[in-house]
Amino acid sequence: MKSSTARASSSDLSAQIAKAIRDAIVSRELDVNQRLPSEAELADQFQVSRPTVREALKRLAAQSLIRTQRGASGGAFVNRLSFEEAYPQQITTSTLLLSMNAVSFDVACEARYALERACAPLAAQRRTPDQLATMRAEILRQGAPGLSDEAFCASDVAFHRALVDGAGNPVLSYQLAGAVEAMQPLMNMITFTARSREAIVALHTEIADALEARDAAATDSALVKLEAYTRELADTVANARNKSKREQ
Amino acid sequence: MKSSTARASSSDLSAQIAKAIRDAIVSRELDVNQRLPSEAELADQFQVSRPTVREALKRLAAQSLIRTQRGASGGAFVNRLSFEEAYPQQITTSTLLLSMNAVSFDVACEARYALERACAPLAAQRRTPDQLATMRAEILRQGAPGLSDEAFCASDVAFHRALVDGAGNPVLSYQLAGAVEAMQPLMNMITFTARSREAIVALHTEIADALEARDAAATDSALVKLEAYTRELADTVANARNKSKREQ
DNA sequence: CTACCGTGAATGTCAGACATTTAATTGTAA
DNA sequence: TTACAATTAAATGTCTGACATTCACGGTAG
Repeated sequence: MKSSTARASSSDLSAQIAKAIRDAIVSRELDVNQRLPSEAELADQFQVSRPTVREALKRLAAQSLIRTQRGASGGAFVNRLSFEEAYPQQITTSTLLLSMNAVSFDVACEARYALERACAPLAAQRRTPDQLATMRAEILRQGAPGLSDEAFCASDVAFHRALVDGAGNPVLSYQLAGAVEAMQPLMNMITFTARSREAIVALHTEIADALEARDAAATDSALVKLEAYTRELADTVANARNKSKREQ
Repeated sequence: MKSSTARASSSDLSAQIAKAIRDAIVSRELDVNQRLPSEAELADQFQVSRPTVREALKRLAAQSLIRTQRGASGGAFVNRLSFEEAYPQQITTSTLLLSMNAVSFDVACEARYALERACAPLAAQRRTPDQLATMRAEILRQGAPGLSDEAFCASDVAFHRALVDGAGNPVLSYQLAGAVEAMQPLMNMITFTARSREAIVALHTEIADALEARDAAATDSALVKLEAYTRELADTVANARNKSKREQ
């Protein structure tokens, strides 16, 4: 963690300091749980004031790279980034990416189901009874009358996350969390009629059955059908919207 | 973007303020490119001092949710989060997750190839001549003598990213960037002999050929072989290490 | 009409101070 | 000697006020 030399570049000292420390963390110069120098010491080292150092530390804290403790023997510590911590960030980022970049429903849907199908064979091998139970419970909820569209979508997400978790690979679960959850706002634009809900529940049941039977091929084919049906539903909504637009 | 009411909870005002603004951005209360109130105004609204507001803003800037401009008519603006900006963050986070959580080579490898195989059928349909050319160029580089292991790995990553990009789905490219790039440090632990490089180049060629022929099945089977071979290599390394450990 | 120069508003930075939290130390009594 | 309570010190959290820097805007001179 060099310091005090070679500044220059453009302005924004706090960004430069954050980068220096971040590089030190990523390159393992600083180990997990190691304590950084105190804010005052860092200010000395980097030849800046404490507020500037603090801004840099907050940047790192926002990325969960460090955590801070107050009090004696407190300070900033290199954080062990856990999957649990990374999930919400991944989901927030993915959701914003989709909503801010005019990603079409089709593109997002394609990505999501391509990834889910990648999990299917592994899930067919490894799904636990717990995960199956979660899926069955969500299916049950989805069939309940009087469920709002939002609640239906939320249950849908929970179902699919159970499927992904069934692959028993935390790396996959992490990557997929973003793809699956980020779809929810897009799905919320669809109005689910009683008939379409029934069709989705049937396909979900097909998936759960296939996983219970450890049948990878059947799981895959059910996912393909579900993807086709989802896109069909979205198309219907889009067409209806275009039509009403033309009639204006 | 409510303020000044209902604080309490635990300490760390800057985190609370960051959360409030983040929520406003995520929920679309604040539009893209919309200007936030000035730091002084925010300090008034939230009843805190300007440094505290600044720390909150730096947190958001670290997540690329806002950008700031100096000078007259400057300020903090809601940022349009682009895929280009999100890539490096995703890669950094994924890399740290793998290196800090003792994710085994097998688990990471499984995830990576499962995801890549999800891209294969789409890439077989859509790969552009450009992407094919990139893959061929990287294959050529990988065959060059005197290439360091690191450079070989870097080229491997470039090859696989071209494959993923071939699917023509930015959402997939984004999600996979993390999985593919994060593997590089793990791959770097392997020493690639001339023979193993030859085998990998052959499989890469098989993949490129299959994509050129738009043959999804052949692409998939080549990827399966490549995964098997990669894991075999890693196993050899691991066994050699265990052996030398026992002999100590 | 154009080029130049204030002016003001905003962020970036600094210095110093005080508040709060918390572990470690010290002091005291059983 | 041990257990417990009070003190201390170090660190982060926060505030105030000031100054530096940047940059759009408008007015003025040529």
